[in-house]
Amino acid sequence: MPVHNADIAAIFDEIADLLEIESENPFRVRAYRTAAQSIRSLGREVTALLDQGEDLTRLPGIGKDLAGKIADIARSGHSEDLDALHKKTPAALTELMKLPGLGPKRVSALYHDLKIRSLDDLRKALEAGRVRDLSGFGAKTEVRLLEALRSEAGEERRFKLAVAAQYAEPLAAYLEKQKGVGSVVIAGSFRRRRETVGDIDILVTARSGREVAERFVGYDEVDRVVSKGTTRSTVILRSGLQVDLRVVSKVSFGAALHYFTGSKSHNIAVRRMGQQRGLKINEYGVFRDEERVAGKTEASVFESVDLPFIEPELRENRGEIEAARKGRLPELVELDDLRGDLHAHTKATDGHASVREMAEAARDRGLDYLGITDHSRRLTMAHGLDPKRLAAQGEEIDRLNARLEGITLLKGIEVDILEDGRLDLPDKALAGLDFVVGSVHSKFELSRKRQTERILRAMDNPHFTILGHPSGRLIGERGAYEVDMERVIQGARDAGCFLELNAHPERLDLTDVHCQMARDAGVLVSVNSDAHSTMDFDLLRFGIGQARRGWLEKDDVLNTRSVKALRGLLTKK
DNA sequence: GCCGTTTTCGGCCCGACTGTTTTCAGTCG
Repeated sequence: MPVHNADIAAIFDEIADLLEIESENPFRVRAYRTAAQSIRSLGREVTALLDQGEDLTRLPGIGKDLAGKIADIARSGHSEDLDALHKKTPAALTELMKLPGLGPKRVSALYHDLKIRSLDDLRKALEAGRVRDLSGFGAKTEVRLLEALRSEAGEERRFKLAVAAQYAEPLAAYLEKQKGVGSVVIAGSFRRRRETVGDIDILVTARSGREVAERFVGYDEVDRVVSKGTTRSTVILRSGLQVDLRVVSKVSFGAALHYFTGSKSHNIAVRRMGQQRGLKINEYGVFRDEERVAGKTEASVFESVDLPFIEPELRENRGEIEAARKGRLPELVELDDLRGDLHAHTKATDGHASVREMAEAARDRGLDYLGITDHSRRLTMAHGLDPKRLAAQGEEIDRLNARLEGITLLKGIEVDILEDGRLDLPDKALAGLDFVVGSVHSKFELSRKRQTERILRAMDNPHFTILGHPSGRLIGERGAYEVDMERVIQGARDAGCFLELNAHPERLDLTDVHCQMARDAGVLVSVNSDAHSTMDFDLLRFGIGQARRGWLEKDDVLNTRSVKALRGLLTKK
């Protein structure tokens, strides 16, 4: 059974939890967590690095000791250190740590004083009233824990970015209407455009923190107030989304925005740089002794540690600080750079609008061209196109191109990649098209080897141009199919193909890490809406967010090209 | 356990809020 990066990271995180419960050296605990994060965000499999004899200590946060442990886990699939910890400390205690209000100290007290070793033990002890008498616990904690157990709050719930936007953006607008409120910014992972967010951080500048907090907790979608203070407050909305409000003064705005945008590990790295320069960086500013030396703008915070401005999407401590120091930050692609969209459906299959309506909607959003890509015949559910209907659609596109102003329609198809790597339509039917998006819509469960070969074979078809939603995942619903993305990207380069970054909020596929890999390999990425209605072109902004997280510049994105340049690239194959 | 503009030992980010407390520990972000 192959060991993936996520498996190694999970083992390190569990070790960190257990060491923390046993009150081990907190810096040692941190080392495990840092290493876990480092491995998780790696673009390549650790096992592949090891096979090639790479030195793992070159990875950030991995020293000689952990490199050895990683090698052991990669070889055997398990960790002797973790096994040893389990002998002393039950594994289920890490579950307790996930409950709100329970950290390592309290879990340790529950275990050592009350012999609680599982969620079930905890429930029984709470109901028997034994927990409240423990030092550090009380009646309120007891109630809170019982509630958490009932609502299964132990499970982490994350919201897709587009869903979070639906709740957060109106709330921000509501806060802006308050008198005395200056800026309102949604910070946190939302601002970094992560594909899902755990909670929302709203940053506000205002004269009176008390008044803003009052208005905040009075918002009519608030279900529960978790905490309320003059600078910080937290509520849970009826949707279950947690929102944190932070109020700061104008002079602190930049420092606070930087701090509350995160990520946490990016912030720590920047603070350490401050420390090395004799500066203290917190959410109120940058200070030398008692004197404020920066913090009104984010740029001033970066400047204080001799860095240029780093875009929020890059702030994951995945090399952006190093790149900034060397003046090698990418100039990230922007929504306005997109000249066209190469994935859209119509009424002919499972879309909701005609070709003409889709064309006009794309034009109204400022696009110069739109590729029509309905499904192919295998998708009978979607009434997929056979060669005859595809040809008829081509004629319709020719007629519209002759009449429509300000937009060029391109003839395409989203053709199914069959189990053996053949395409769902004959070459003859594909030959008359401007481009071909090929996608996997079936047989997700193939082995990694067969799935990879299936896709590689499909890309070898002379008409194949873009690999649609390359990993096949649906965020929060269905994981990616097993596939060797490194080989797929190499294959795309060798075959002269492109990869799609599907902008649909449920897909956002390519992932950020894979975008970076494509960029490094010189494979262009097409940021496509996969629109099924005229409204769906709005989704492109989420695709661009993901592209920016993947370090993509304008030139790395296929559909920033003009129609003419695009045609040149499409026919090169 | 990692790391080096404080380089191979001695550091390791920083502050707010809550609850259980009489001055603070624990948790959280």
